[in-house]
Amino acid sequence: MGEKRAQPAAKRRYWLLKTEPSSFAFEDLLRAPKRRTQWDGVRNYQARNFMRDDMQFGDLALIYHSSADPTGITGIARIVRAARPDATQFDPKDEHFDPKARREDPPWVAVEIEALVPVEPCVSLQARKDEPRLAQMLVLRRGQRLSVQPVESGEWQVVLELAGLDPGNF
DNA sequence: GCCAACGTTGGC
DNA sequence: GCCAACGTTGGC
Repeated sequence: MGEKRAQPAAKRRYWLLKTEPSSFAFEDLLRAPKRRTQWDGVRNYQARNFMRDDMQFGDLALIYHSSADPTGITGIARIVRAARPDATQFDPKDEHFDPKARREDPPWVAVEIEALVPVEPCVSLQARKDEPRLAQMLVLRRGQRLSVQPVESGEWQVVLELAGLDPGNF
């Protein structure tokens, strides 16, 4: 691939982004214009803080399908635009409308992501539970509901291995 | 559909 | 600031 590296691998961070495929699936991202979309509608402060403060252009993300059959990591995406105000917070017709959001100080942000490759078959929840090197992974913890989670680089390597992908390609 | 986990809300 | 009630998430 002749694409420029966004930043040195040492500075790049890894993320996990949850979505319910019934509302938006990785396949939808693959079919989107330029295979990109706004990752909007996040309405949790901790998740917001990760997006706003830590997510950078060039970071990589695992796309995770929750409430799905099967649940699991179904694709790899890249952050192609850092956080900016999430337009849906101002749209009364949008399900994520926030009547308290003020334009002069918007509380919610969105990033733009681009699909890289699908993970097929997906890396299932069970496969990750069976992998001792992922024992600390946030998404596997009981009751963990954060929709935007940081992923350690070691965990990233293991997940890509389980996916049959070469981490060096990213 | 159940229910445990956990974030948010609001009365005090 | 406490905390009970409530709503949402998400695996099962």
